Amino acid sequence: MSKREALIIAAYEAIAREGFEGLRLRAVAAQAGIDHSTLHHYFGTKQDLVDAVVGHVTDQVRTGASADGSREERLCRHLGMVGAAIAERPELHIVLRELDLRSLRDPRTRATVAAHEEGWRSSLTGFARGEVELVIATVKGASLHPEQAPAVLKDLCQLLRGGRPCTF
Amino acid sequence: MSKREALIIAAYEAIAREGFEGLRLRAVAAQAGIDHSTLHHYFGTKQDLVDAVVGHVTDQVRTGASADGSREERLCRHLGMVGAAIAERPELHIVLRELDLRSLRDPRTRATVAAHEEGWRSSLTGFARGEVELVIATVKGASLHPEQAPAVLKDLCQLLRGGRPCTF
DNA sequence: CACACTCCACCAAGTGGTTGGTTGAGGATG
DNA sequence: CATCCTCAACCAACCACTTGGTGGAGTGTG
Repeated sequence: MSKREALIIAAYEAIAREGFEGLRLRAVAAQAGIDHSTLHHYFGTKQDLVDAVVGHVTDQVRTGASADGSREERLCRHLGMVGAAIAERPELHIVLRELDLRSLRDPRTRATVAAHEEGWRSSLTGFARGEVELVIATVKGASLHPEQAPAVLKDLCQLLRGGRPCTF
Repeated sequence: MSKREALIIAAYEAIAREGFEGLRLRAVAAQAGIDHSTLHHYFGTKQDLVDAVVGHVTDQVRTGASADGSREERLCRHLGMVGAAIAERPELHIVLRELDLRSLRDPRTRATVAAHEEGWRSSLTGFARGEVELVIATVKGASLHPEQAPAVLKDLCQLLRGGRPCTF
């Protein structure tokens, strides 16, 4: 792993642990085993580093959504995967929630978050717009309680399938 | 409004505007029209001020939930009121989301958030635990898009009522 | 040599918090 | 009435420390 990657990972972990509130360049650099001034060799400003973290997160959440199956099958698959992802990698979804809030103030982050949501929408074609928004809202809220997320999303899936249990 | 209240309001608005990331005692004091050292006359530490803001928020979100009607009627009323609250006072729910994230690191905030959720649960008696968790998750997620929140919650309500439209 | 990389020392601008002191209202005391 | 005292409210100046960021000098490598 290059130093640059190490810095991004360190920043990512710091955000998950302390939030943007507690993101300190010196701490990130120390975590990566270098002096904080060396960090500036890789990232000119703090914002540059944050942007890189945003990119890193974007890479992580690329859903391997395929267009196969009926819309209900795709829904089951989608929610099943997202629920598992939240349970298995809660720190990723903490960072996503931090980014959601940050996107209210930072246009750059907002664009990334919007693109991320767009990805969800495109993997839920065939559903009514309202249903899609409901799914997005619930996924975001569910990531607050990682241990309950899979069950919550399963329940939502079942409701959207008119009562038939989610098959994923 | 006393200076003390003014400081709490100023801090609350600062958190809604800049997040905890951007909360600065000098800015809060200036907003309240006093010197930052005077702020310390009212709140010994930054954490004391934050605690006061948490209390203020708690007061704001007391739901006027009544136990009247069937569980479905209560659900409609509850989601209708929450949806309207999110749309009308988005800044309140931004602060709540900031607190949700902060509660991961601050036990005191965590206790408050937990109590808040408990209030929701008690106003949804009669529903299965999974359904209650689904409602909580969706409400939290929905507050990210205040303008869509009422519609999203209406959709959820309808699903939970087996397809019959929400009456609130 | 040129170049990427690294650290040390440093800086200006804050940060939360403290100190010492002023003001003015209110309550006793004479 | 005048005088003294108390106390909350308030501020200017200051403190120790941290912050993001810079400059320069040294290192190794192609």
